This record gives sequence, C-alpha cells and structure tokens, in this order.
Amino acid sequence: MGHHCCSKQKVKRGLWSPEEDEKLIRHITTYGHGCWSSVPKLAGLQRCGKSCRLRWINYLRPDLKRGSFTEQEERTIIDVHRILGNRWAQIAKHLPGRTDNEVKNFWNSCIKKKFIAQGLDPNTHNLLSSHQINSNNNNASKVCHHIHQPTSAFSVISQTKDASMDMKTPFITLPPLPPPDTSSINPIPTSSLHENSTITAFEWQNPNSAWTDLRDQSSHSLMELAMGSTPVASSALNPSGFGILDENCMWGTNFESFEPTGQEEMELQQKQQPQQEKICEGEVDKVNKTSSGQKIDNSFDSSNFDFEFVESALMPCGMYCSVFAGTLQYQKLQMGGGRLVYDAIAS
DNA sequence: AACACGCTCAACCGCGCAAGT
DNA sequence: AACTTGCGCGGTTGAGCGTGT
Repeated sequence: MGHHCCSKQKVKRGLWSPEEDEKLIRHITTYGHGCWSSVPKLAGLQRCGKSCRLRWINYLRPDLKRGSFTEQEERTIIDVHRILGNRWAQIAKHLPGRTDNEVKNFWNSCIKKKFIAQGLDPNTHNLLSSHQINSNNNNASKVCHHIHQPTSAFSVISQTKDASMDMKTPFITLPPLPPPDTSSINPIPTSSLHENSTITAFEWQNPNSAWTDLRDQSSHSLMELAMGSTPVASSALNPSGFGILDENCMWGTNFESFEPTGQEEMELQQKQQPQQEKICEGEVDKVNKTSSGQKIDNSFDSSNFDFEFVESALMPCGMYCSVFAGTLQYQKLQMGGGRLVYDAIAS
C-alpha cells in the first residue's frame, strides 16, 4: 500500500535542524500531536507526518532516557528478546525511557556481537553450530566451543580482544546439552577448577526436538515455560528458567518481573484456561479491570505481553525444555587472556 | 597527517493492520 | 465489499565520528 503522505508534497528529509526540533516541540507541547499527518502543516514544518512522529518518539519526547544502556537494561533486553524475538517495541516497553529504535540499535551493534562472540545464535539464543560459527566469525573475536561426547561436558570459550566486546558480564544462557544420559556423563577433572556452582535441575534445549511433544503433555506448558510458573522448567538457582549466568555463574535476578506474584499467578491460571490461550490484549485489560477490583502489579504488564506471540515466537526457535533429572555443576574456568570457560558436568 | 576501516545511531523505507468512507 | 488513510513496527541505510595503521 505504501504511504501517500510523503510522496504527495515536497518534504525535507535527512537530519533535523534545531529550528525544526523547536517547532515540533513547541507544537506538540502546546497542542499535542493529534493526527500526525496534520502536524507538519500546523507546526510549519516541511516534513511528512511520519517523520515528525519518528522524531518526536525517538528523540524529542521529554521522558526519554539518554545515555548508554546499563548492565541491568542489557540483561532485560536479552531476557525479553529470548521470549519475544525481534519485537523491539514490546521489548522497549520493559525499558522505561528507551525507544524501540534505541533497543534495536543497541542489539544490532552490541549484544548481537556478544552473542556471536560467545558462540550463541542471537536469534535463538542457542549455541551456534560449528558451521554457523565459522560463517559468523570472520574476524573479530575467536570463539571456540566444544561439545564433548559422550561426556556431555562442554565448554564455551570466548576470547575477547575487541574493547567493545565487554566480557566482564558474560550472559551465557543455559547451553544445550545432548540428551540427558547421566550414566555416560563423566565429570571433567577438577584439578583445574577455580569455582563451581550447582544447578539441581537443568534446562535442555534441543533445536531438533519437537515442540509438540512438550505441548501434548500440557496444553499450557508454553505459558508456564515463558512465565516460569512451573517447576518443570525451573531450577533452584533459576526458577524462571530464563535467567542468565553472571560472572559467578549465578542466575541473574533482573528478570524478577517475570516471576509471577500471587495475584499474577491467579491471573495466569485464568489465562491458562484452554479457551483463553489466545487471549488478546484487550481481553487482558478487561481481566485486569474486573478481577476483584484489585490493582494489579504491573511490573510485568500483561497487557504489554503478547501471550499468543510467545507460542509463535518460541516454536520456530526450536526451544525445548525438559528436566535433566540429575545434578549438574557449572564450572567457570578462568583462563588467561580473558578467556572464560564454562563447563557443565553431572555429579 | 592522511587514509582506511569499523561502529553508532538517527532517519528512512516498506509492510501490515485497523479504522473510516 | 472495496478502497483510502493513518499509525506503528521491523529492517535497512548512510552520515558522522572514533580509532588504528
């Protein structure tokens, strides 16, 4: 269909001048934007409405937070992206003062490279295949990952030379393992270990596994998986199943907003009714407004969370979650030259 | 000092959707 | 029902800047 507003009249393009900014700010703060297509005319700008809207939303809005992203924000982006994929607008809703454009740029310029540097597919958050690694690592940082078999111990070795690739806070998510077979898992020698932590249940992601197996077991397992409301996909250290490993191999807690409160848990149960699986935002709003008249903790704003999309977004990723009925130990080996090695072994 | 290269980020483009006619 | 209009979103581009050689 395209846009007609931009092609109809002569409009200026490119960077905005301070004068244009001032005109737009003055107009919107006085009258509000109303219909964007009429803003340029009313504000005396030679721009199309779309350009005005973009300029206001991404740059001039008074509630924008400027400056670089914090570590906390970065982790939030990664966690939400893992669930929603490239839904930048949705992700930005979890970051007050940030725009979708900002989040998108940050992802593409920074986080994406960190993923690749650690041998992870930025799209699926799973480990890249060796083929993908070869094609993704033309230069920059050298990534070497080993999937030992049949010991099931693995390592992700990241070597960082690029100053922009700050590896102080590795965000390696739970790495995929071969199908659990505790009988064949041998611990790696511990003589070289500096520290370790224990995960009592393990999340196993197998890109080749069929989602339907899991879904058949429980019609709402996906919801539970996404919201961390089930013990099935959780661990003692990572109840949500969507945490991240910090430098001490502890699960990041920044995603507590995805931990349902008692009230949210009730709502989740309501939403898990079969006929409500495909609940739309408006319906969620209705639920919010009518449920006992109580004000809902919107730290995780369900109206912003597209439950339907969770299913559609996760399935193509081939994410699969199951319990590894054994005890796995994460061991971080601090290597020289900034290399970090993460190993998971069964005990 | 000059050039090449890489990175960041503001802005643009095209598409899909919804509401209005 | 078909078309138009407007908005919002995700992908892409390119100017400007910093850094390395």
